[in-house]
Amino acid sequence: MAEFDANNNSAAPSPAEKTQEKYSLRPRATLKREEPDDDHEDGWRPTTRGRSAKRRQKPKPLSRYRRKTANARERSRMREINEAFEALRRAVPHLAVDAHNEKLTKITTLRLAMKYISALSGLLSAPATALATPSAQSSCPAAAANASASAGRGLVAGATIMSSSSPSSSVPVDLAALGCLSPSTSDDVDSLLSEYATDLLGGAGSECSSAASTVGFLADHHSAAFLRDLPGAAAASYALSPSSCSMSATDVIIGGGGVGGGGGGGCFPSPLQLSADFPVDVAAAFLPFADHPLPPIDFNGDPYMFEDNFACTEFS
DNA sequence: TAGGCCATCTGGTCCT
DNA sequence: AGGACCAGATGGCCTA
Repeated sequence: MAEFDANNNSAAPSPAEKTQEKYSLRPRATLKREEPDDDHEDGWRPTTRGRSAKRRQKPKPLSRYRRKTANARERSRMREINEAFEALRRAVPHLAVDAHNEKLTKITTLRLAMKYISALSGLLSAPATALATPSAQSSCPAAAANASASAGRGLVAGATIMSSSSPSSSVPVDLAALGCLSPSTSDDVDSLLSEYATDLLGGAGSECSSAASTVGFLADHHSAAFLRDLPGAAAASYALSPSSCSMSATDVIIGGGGVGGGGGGGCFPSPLQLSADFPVDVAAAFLPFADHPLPPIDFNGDPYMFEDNFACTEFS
């Protein structure tokens, strides 16, 4: 099925066009100012767009009043854009890193949003209960692995990354589900987490490096064991939301700081490149996957994306 | 100190 | 004519 391309984004531009349109999101008929005009040594040249090629006069600079009002409008416009970015930051699931007053950059936010939309699209294209069925689990090694691990221990095996800094506005993203439904399906929890870390954090920017290294380390080394061995009580005390942070990443990783009785204590070696106070509070990060199939998602007029056992996030 | 990110100013272009 | 949008330039702030 041919997809509607309102912005003509799919047309392959020539290399020259690529250069010219590097920062342009819409076709502009006037992106042909590559060479300064001899008549205008300051680089300005009149456009030839229109019915005649008659050259226009170089526009006079705005009056001081109009320049000021234009600047004010521009500031207002940029403020709106930034507010939209802020809303997007809250909506996109990520390992919050603002314990150091860090926040996702704009480009990171956009990249995460793209990934998130892609993941949600995958979820929408799959039956809501598919992952809970034995057949689905057999076709989804990660889900099956999680389910079996949970069944055997009554533990949590599905990792959930929360969005936003507020637990009440979290959007859980079941990593196992994403792994099963994304194009790059993983075969086990380790690779699943690794993929997530790479896709959502690792490639997103240095500001996420702490979070990425956390998840990446878990993925690269002991995450599966960690997930399987994590006592339910301890799991419940973890959250990926810093606002309810109760311990540092180091505490989580090495099992210190009174992690619900020290579940998984000493599981991980210390060569983590983590600051001692990096908050990795993982409450609800590990939910009983097998017992909680993905909640149905209905975007038709429903501002709430997830319900049931999960907190809701309203997208305004 | 270099590089990344950002806000702001500014001028050009497009649209109403 | 004036507002919206865009992109280049610039300087400040922060971090590695």
